[in-house]
Amino acid sequence: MRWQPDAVGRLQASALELFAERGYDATTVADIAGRAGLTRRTFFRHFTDKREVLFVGSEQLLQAFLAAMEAADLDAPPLDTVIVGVEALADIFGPERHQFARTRAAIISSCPELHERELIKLASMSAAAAETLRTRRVPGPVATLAADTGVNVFHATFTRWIAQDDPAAFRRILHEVLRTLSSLIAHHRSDTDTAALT
Amino acid sequence: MRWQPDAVGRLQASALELFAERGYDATTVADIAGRAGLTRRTFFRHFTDKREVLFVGSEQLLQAFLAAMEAADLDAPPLDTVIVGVEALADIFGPERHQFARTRAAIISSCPELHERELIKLASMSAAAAETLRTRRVPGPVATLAADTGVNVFHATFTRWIAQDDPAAFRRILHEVLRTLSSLIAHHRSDTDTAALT
DNA sequence: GTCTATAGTGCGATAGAC
DNA sequence: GTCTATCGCACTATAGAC
Repeated sequence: MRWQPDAVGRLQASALELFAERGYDATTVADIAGRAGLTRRTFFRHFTDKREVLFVGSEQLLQAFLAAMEAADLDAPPLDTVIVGVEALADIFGPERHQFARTRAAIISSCPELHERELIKLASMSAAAAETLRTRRVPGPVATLAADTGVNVFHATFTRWIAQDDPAAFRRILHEVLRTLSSLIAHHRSDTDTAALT
Repeated sequence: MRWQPDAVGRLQASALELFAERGYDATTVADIAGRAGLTRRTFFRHFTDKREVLFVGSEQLLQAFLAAMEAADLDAPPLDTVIVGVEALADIFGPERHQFARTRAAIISSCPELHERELIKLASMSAAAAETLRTRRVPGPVATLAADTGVNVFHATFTRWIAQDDPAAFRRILHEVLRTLSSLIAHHRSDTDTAALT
């Protein structure tokens, strides 16, 4: 019974099932470990806390995102560099992940504690992207704004992706979001600004 | 000794001083209450927890933001409506608030616990803005994107405002940020998109 | 593991404003 | 007297020191 492979994966799967069945709060770490054929102690050897079992994937996500940004054309405008990173995530959020992502999102939105953790992950994604841009000699404030904008685009894309039914639509939705953003800015009349400047 | 006016204000001032002097973790609620001439118990009558003493202002901020959005031209494009809300915050972040905002920001960035709380406040600001836009018949996904973008602009503006030395520069910086954002989007070449579409 | 310090809560008592 | 902000005490929970 011991030393079955992929303890982390089994714990994640068990946690997702139990959270979906009974809710996050009503599930104990012992329940999760039990279903995975492991002990409470082993759970905490792999995850720092109960929440973290839902967020391990975001580490590899961040790596893929940053790697793609690093590989982007050095002459690319800042926002393009970030979007190249988001594009790379389309490979991670493929059709096979759609159902998983939906279930996970439903759990997260049901619990403020988890929602907070997600905000933190998005913020660190943005901070890392800004840092990468700064390495490319993009001025700090511009880097921050471009990074935040890119992460917004990612978040909007992800949200729409799980809200609709085509599991393969991530990349298409990403471009829809980019078009929406462009038109939002394009329709923004700067006479709102100039009026306020006088 | 009892019944001195403005208990909340005194508690906020004491907290800010002590956090700046000794750090957030090294300050106990009893210390704060003591300096304000009150007791620990009274502190918790006014604030749900220790962090909240640094965030009460954000409630009135949210109200001013939403009120300005409500008052905006009904025909205005979505992003303009949100920016009208941000413009209104220039009145709150006037010169007299500059030093306070700087001190507060330094404290918040020194403690992850506080940083989280700030992320949550920004997220609820975005959610409220999106809700207001939806009331104006802006489609949900567009509303979310416009709201997030506006809150980003606010955050970038605020960050630059406290990083520089002119206490009256909030509105000017806001327009700088808007120009930066426009140019970021303008320089974004959509052949990145079309290439990925093929 | 124990021990300590602190966050945070419930409830009843008290001091002052009216 | 009423009303309410403040207070005092006893409690639980938890994080860290040892």
